Amino acid sequence: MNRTNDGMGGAQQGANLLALRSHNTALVLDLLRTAGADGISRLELAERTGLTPQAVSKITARLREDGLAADAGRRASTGGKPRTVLRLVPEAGHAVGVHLDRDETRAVLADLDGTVVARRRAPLDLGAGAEAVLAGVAGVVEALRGDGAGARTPLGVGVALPGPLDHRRGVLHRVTGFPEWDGFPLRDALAEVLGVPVVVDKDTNAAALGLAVGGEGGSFAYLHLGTGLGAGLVIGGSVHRGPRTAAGEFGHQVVQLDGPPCGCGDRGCVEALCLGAVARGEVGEAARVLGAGAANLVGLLDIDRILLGGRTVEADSAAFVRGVRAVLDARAERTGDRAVPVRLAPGGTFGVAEGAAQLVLAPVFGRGDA
Amino acid sequence: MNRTNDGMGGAQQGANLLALRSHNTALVLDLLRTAGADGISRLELAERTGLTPQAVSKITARLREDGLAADAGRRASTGGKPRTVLRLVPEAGHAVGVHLDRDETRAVLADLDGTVVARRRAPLDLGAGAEAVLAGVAGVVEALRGDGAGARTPLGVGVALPGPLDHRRGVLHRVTGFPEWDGFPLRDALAEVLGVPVVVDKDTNAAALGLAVGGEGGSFAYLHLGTGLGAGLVIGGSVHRGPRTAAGEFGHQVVQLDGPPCGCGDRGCVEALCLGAVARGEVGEAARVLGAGAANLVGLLDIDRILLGGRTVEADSAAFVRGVRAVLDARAERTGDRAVPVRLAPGGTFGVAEGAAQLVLAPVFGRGDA
DNA sequence: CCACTTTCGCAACGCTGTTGCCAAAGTGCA
DNA sequence: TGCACTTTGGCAACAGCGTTGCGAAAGTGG
Repeated sequence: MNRTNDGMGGAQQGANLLALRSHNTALVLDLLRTAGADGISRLELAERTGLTPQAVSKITARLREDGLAADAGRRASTGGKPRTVLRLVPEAGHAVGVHLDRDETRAVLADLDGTVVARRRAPLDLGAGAEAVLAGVAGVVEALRGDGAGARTPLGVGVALPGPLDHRRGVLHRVTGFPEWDGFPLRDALAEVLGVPVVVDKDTNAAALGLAVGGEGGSFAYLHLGTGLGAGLVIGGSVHRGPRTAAGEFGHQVVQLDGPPCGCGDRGCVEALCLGAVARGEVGEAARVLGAGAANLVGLLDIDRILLGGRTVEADSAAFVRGVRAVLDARAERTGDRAVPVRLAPGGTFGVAEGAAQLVLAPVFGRGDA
Repeated sequence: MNRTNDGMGGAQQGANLLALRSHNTALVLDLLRTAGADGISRLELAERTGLTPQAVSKITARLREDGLAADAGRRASTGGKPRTVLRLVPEAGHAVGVHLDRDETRAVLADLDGTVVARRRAPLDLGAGAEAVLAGVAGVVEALRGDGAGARTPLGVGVALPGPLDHRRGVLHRVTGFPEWDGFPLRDALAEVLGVPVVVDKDTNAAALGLAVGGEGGSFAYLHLGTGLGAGLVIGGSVHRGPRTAAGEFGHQVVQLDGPPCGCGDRGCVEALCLGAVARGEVGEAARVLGAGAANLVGLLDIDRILLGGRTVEADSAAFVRGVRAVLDARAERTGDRAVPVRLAPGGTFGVAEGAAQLVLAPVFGRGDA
């Protein structure tokens, strides 16, 4: 059962039978999604969830009635009746993911299992005022709904954008260079225009969620090095946002006391050191600094994996992966533990937009705190 | 409902009616515990949990039958029948908390609401071999059982000790200076000797759990500066241990790239810098370094509070609190957010032992992952 | 062809929280 | 003092959850 572990200091919620059903249904749906086109049998679902086979049968019967699950052939017999394999019906629901980047809007229409059905991109000018931006986003969303084979209304729209914001209330806090957006209730304003539920989150969190749902299990940190440096933290399968959606401020971790000044006003931040090294052409040094920050993170949170992404990393990904890995390997040698793996995060241009779609889809599968 | 958020990469667990009942019962017990001697009414319990009043009535009726809850008078009427106030019966259960420190064993017997009923201390020599140490601990536990008014068997024994270990399996990994303890299955060995369940954890985690249960809500970090530097992280009310119980390695966060060497083999660790400054008599500088580490932590995890403890801090607590607070205040001024409060953690000599007792008690109230 | 294994749905069941109702226990006004 | 009203909280009936017992379905293997 689920306790929102994302910083709420408030009272824990009691659970009734409806909550019980939702929980178990979401669990089964998540396993169906993970199994993909191969499908999964009822008995396997029972084993994985700890529920009795009969309970699984009832839950899957409901899912089949609702059109969310369907038969997908049968396995080879092991001496008795062969298991019937079930699979998720991806077309049963769609979500739109929107990535508001500095100067461009990128958006995808994804089906239930996260497969991208359609993409759109459009120029973005945050200085044009709220109305124009909202209209632009609405236009892209409408266009995607037209692209989608099924003309059904999407379950919702997820919006990812840089900068601090309030995930819970859906309110922006500060958008660099555009103070007029401070305190703008993006979620509610957009929901009004679009007529469907809207979820907003930081771009790094959306990216991390996309990775988590896309198969990265356990706990990991997604370090994004582009024009800035940020992180999305996934702990035990859920994105850790903190009560103010302020977690993941990785770029301004100080790793060099009294070091060179950073744009944030502090000195010796990872971001300043890292980007400074890149500017000087010292990618190895940049990777070493990034690795030091990553090692701090690993020591503090005991996470399983480090994933690197962002345009600056992708420009010389081998060097970055190698450099960060070297620091973590050295750390592992000192502590005697197994080294924490470092990998390049899959993603591409629409990675954040896909993650944004998961802001809507993930709750269906019992992930996230919506 | 509760998802173990503590790093398990494995499958989420399905929930049945028994789990539902346990969850809601634990929720109610936790509210009763928090209310203390003042008690809390059924309707208030219903509001706080989101359960219907009737459900709360059924749950509390069971608790009263089991002797865990009892009437505690009634509130003033607001124009109708006055609310009956319920309270936890602390004597309904006890737990032993044991703190294995470098050279001393400190142990407490605590009742259900965490009140210490009896204390014991005994010399400890980890070099004397497993059998002698186990016998020593068993002796202390037996003595405490004698001290307790009720001669009933305690619910369990919580053991806190420094150094890396496996909380889930209860196996020690490395005990500094005593390699013979590597891989020792302390939990099972002690459980066999004592005949009651045993839980083991790092000392910093036990301390943090004690604080969390003792009323520190939300998310916070407990920074312990003694002969070393470690941290206990509480996120959303639960201790974050990580899948390998390796989280909270705060002392070896690097805040000074290529800085002075640390005993761990790395350079520029908070611990080395901090303790070095203390050794030079520069408490202000030590606090500044500690504050930098704390600020990193706040930025990364978006926690609500920093609590300081440990012998070195207590030796000049005002200076440490002031120094750390200054760094965090400066950070808040830069980001424009509210400053993260810094306080001295309550605790004292038996603080960790009390937290260790909570390793056993907390699961009763739906906290922790046992 | 038949015994055996394995899957999986139907039906009855126990237990959960929920709803409808009413007794209990106060306040406050006439 | 009495009566109307408010509020609490238990009893009983209920809907819905996962569980259990059992049997039909659908294979394998001799």
